Amino acid sequence: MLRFVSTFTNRLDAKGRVSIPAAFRAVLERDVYRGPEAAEGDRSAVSVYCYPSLDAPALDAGGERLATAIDGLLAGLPDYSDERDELSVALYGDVHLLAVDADGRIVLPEALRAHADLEAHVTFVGLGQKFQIWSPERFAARRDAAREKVRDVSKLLAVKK
Amino acid sequence: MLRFVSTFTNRLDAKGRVSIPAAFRAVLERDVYRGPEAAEGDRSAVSVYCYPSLDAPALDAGGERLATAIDGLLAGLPDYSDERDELSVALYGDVHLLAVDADGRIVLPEALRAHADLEAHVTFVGLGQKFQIWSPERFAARRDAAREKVRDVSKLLAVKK
DNA sequence: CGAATTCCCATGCGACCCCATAAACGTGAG
DNA sequence: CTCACGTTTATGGGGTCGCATGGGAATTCG
Repeated sequence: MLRFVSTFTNRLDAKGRVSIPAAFRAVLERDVYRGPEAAEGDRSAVSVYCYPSLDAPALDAGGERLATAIDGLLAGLPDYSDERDELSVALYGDVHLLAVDADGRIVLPEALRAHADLEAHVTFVGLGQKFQIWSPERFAARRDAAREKVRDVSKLLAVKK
Repeated sequence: MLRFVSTFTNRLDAKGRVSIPAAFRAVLERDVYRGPEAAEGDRSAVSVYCYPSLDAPALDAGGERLATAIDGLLAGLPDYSDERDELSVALYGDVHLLAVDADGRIVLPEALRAHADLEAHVTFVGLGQKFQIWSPERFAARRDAAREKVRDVSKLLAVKK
């Protein structure tokens, strides 16, 4: 399994914890930075990079690959330039490194919960390389809009045939 | 863990001490010069390179990698050139090597506190290879500007696709 | 000898670890 | 096909440990 797919809705408990869907966890376990001395089946080190989505009331999340992608965005800019520092603030400064506990759960910090407007339930949405975390209500609206758009595109394609 | 990410705000006490966020400390402990005889879990030697940011009212800080990167910048300039001498002074002249004490704290010298306008609270901002130290108020403004800029840049990248 | 610095310890709170339960799922035997 | 059983997952709660922070004692420097 190397892609995050499908959607799941889990409960966010009083402590701010939420279970990561098992299917996503399996992907994450293959996408973790491991130090030189880390053992094979060592899952104590599994962690998730998570930050507010730039263009939606949701959170983006993923493993090392996602973090490396951010590195790539900045790699084009000269070292220690003012511009690079400024972009780094937004790209790295808002990122939280969330540890996955022995039961497969993470704790969502207040800052992240606020951005995505999360309350008792949260929806995990697989997007291939990464996944998003939504409030179920907001995600329903977004999904309907997306389907509509797909329908329009399909019509266009059909006409072209 | 090899990147500084996220932001934390800690208290600066009357003695000028401040706790380094545990997450950053973990990164620093993997990024310290160790003599040949240094033991594995030896954290007595952990220290931080810290100097005034060239273009902002903040401090830049990091471990050995940061120091090495500065060396790299200078290596590009011809030996004994005026440019190199000037830049050396600017980059090295204000660098402080701060020792991390047994409780994970550093002492910020007066010169550094003055440059970043630090008072009772200080904000640590992860920038990947290094981190910055800000006055919380000044940082809030910087962060907002940075987010806006990232949004612009994202649009550019999206269009290019 | 005074002042600043460094080391050491105390403490409150929050984060993390472990266990316990219950539901969902899958498997295989009857 | 159905039922029984083992496994995995989601979720709740409690206890413990680490972190951030404050203060005091020891030490060094001018």
